[in-house]
Amino acid sequence: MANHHKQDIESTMQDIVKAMSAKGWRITDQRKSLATLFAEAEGFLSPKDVYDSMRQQYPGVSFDTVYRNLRLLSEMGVLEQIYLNDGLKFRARCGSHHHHHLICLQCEKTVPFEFCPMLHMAGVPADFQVVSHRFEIFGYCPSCESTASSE
Amino acid sequence: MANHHKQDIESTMQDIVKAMSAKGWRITDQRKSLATLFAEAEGFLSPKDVYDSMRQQYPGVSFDTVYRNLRLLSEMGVLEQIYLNDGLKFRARCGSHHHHHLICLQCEKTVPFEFCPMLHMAGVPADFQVVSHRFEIFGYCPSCESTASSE
DNA sequence: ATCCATGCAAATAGTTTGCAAGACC
DNA sequence: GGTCTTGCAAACTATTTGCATGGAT
Repeated sequence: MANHHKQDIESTMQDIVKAMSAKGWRITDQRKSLATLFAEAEGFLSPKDVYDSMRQQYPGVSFDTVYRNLRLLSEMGVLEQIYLNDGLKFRARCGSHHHHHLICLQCEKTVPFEFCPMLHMAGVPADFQVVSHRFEIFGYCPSCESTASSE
Repeated sequence: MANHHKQDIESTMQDIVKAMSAKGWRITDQRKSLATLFAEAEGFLSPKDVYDSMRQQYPGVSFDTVYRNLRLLSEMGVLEQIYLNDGLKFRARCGSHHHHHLICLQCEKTVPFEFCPMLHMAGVPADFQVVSHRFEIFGYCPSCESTASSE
């Protein structure tokens, strides 16, 4: 869920920190910085994006620390991973209710929507045991449409 | 589309070979072998799967040849790529009509179905320019269900 | 003070590229 | 025979691991 308001960002950031703390992890400056980064992000971030952002505040940060924390946060369920066409990306998991996303091919920002195909489906073989599903719509968001048409 | 019958496999294999030939590519033994492999496959194959299969017939085959041909076939549209949880996979593109797939989490075989959520959707913001979509259902196929329940 | 997290370096996995020798048309 | 494809080696990218030091509780 996109958080455009300061208090939402702050509370998402706190949620992530709390989740880490509850698991017994130590709250280091880098981890606080990671939490803020994902709370503020409107789209997906690659490991390199995360590394570059963190380096602005912590010039000495190393790539392996970034990877370690991304993996830990993913395993905890705080972040979700997805492979977009240009590689592995992460974003803060939407905590609220089940929904899907529009994903902008240009800026990779996401827009949630409520329609879930599983509620309207017909034709799934009865003997297939469904575990999960994935539904995403790709295209261009209003801000990127003009740029996209000139390609 | 799954090809379980010998004549389907043969014709899919011929289609792939024809597509390569039409593009002016030379039909080498390795490429014929690749075509057969994907025509026979019921699920997704990783580059390593492909390499291992090809090595049985062509012990000297190299990894880079596998990658080169997988990339060329993907760019041609003969194969489609997908990132499953355990990495990059390939399969022969279903040539017929638009549909989606059930994907078995155990054996990665796929089952097509006709329902497309885009035909039933409501709630997409009008200012989002839709380009493509992705809808997959994950679970266990009949043959894998028993194994899965014991995990 | 204890133990976890970090940074560094090196290792590993996955994928791509340059080039000479061989295969296809 | 000319050119495309292959295999080998090496380069490159992305990611992971071992270990000593520094930091959080």
